[in-house]
Amino acid sequence: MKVTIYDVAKEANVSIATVSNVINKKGRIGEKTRKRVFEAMEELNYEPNVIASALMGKQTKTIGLLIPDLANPFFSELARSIEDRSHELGYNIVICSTDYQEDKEDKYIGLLKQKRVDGFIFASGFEKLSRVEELMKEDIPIAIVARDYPNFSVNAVVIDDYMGGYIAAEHLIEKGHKKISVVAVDIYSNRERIRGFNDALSKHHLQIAQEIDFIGEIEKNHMDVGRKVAERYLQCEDRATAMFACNDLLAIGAIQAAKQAGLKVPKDLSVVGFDNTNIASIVDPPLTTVSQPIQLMGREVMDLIISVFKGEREDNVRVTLTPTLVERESTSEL
Amino acid sequence: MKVTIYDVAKEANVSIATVSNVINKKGRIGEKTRKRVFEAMEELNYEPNVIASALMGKQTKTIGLLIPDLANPFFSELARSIEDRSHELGYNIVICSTDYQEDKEDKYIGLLKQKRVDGFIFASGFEKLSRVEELMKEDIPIAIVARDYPNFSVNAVVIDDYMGGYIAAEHLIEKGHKKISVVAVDIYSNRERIRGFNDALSKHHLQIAQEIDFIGEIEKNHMDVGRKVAERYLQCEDRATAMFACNDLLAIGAIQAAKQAGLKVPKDLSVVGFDNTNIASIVDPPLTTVSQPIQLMGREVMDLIISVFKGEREDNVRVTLTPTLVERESTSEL
DNA sequence: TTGAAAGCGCTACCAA
DNA sequence: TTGGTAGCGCTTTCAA
Repeated sequence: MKVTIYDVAKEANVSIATVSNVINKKGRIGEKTRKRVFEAMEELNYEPNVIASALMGKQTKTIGLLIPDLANPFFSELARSIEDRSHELGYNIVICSTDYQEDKEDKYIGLLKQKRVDGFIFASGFEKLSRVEELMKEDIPIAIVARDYPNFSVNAVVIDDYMGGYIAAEHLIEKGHKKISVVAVDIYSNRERIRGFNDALSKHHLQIAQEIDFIGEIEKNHMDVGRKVAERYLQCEDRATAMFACNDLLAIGAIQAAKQAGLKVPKDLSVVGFDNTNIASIVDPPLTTVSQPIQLMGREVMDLIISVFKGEREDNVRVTLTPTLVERESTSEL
Repeated sequence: MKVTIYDVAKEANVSIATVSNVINKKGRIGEKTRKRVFEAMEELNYEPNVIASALMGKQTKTIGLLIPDLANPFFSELARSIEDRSHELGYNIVICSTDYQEDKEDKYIGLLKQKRVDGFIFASGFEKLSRVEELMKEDIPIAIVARDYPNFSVNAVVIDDYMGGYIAAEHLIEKGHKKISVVAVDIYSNRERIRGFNDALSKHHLQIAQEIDFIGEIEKNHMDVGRKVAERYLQCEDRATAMFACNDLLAIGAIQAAKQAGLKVPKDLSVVGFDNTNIASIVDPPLTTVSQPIQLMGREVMDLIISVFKGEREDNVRVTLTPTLVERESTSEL
């Protein structure tokens, strides 16, 4: 049978209260008793039951992480960085992939609430924030990462999507491109990136070459989406000479479409991506892309939610990180 | 405050025992009382406290998943497939990346045991199985995936690594290659793959061209390892015309090294990878690789561990899946 | 068919 | 400095 605090108490000849106290370093305990208790714990190979203490209202030391898709490199890298930081701080994370589906979000939030996670980190791309508000009303700590809700007061670590789009456009404009299309999916961050992109274009009296082609269904596989959208663009006469893809996967799909159409990247078509995931550097040509500081984001968002637990932060804090352009070989002078 | 079973009981004018019974569909309950209880639950928005019932010895509906690195595409895809199946079955998984470090494994196993996970799935590449044996002795269900322990009785879903290596070799031999090197890291599965590879070579009176160059330190970034090892091979005079890399990341690193050395893949050097992760098809050239049925593996291992929970499987079961060669464009006739 | 009561392992409060 | 004890929210006999 599992060894409990009672067994330790008996072995050490003290009460369970004392054992509990030494474990939690509370109250003042005599040095010898403390030692005796530790010895007993060692002896019996005692492992505290987190479940029981959670029932007493203590933390479960577990955080729920909702992301769209764990198999997507951006999110798996982000999850990894969150995981690392959480372990450093003594927490575990349970990951749920929502595939951008609200019913899954609902289901997972419910499940995790039952399990009394200490808080939620959302990296999910859902549009509604009613669920978030609900959790906040219940005083469950939440933090959002890689996803902005403007005009809404939450703890969030975001990058400046608008600026990301803006610098992508500037890069392309500098290279002399005038006809540029955009490949995106219909989620908030992409819309912001496009807004920034557009503004940069306008500043130079340019505009997006072909109508933006949002894909209604946010299909699971962004690469396929990128390929399909790019194919359509490429068939137009007077086609664009450059494309801005709102994430790396989309960009890679676009490059594949270009290759298939017999075009050379970047000679015949420049492509800039977004995210700077690990795959950006392994594709051919290596992707010029707007970099999100994934490691930092993961770390920051964990630190943020922890500070909420500790009550160190009263108000809702928004940490905005800056994207940077990483120039590789998928873009060139016109 | 949180609404408890007591609140529901009061609202429905029954005892908590009755409420508990209707929740768990146990005992025989009158139709009207059952309805009354459900109404009360609805009314009060009751959510059962999993923590409390776990304390009574019931399942936590949570499974620990130990993998080497969540940011590695093979493992993130595997984790995703396990996650999907776990959610279908009403479980959550908590993921821990071990980086192949035993101290991390120890730490995470300890943490998860304290949290009373219902079982463990190991995809980790650790060499020692003392931890596994320990858990088995404590009657904690475990299952292993993508990692074989020969001569050891555990629940496991594996692919035939030996066979994978064998078919990789046969493919290269068919293409007329005679001088072939191997890029690997020093973990069990890689050794098995090499063993199969070697045997296939021997059958054709061939042998590995350059000495196998295990990297002592299993560095985090396999791509770098692949690049470094391949660089060394490529500098040798009378260099190999083909390489077998024991995973896709290694293969991609090798291809990068070849490109850097001014070699064309596959014209000057054929490379075959292992795993068939998503990135295999997006690199250039698309990778010829030995495919592991990742989706299936995830599903099978979940089903396996669940069947252990249910006591449906008494003995330790080993499910062996078959690798297949996916021919793309990184290999060609000599 | 229902309910009273005894825990599960732990923390927190108050007494000693 | 230590210990007794009342719960936390639930499940599970055993009686009623």
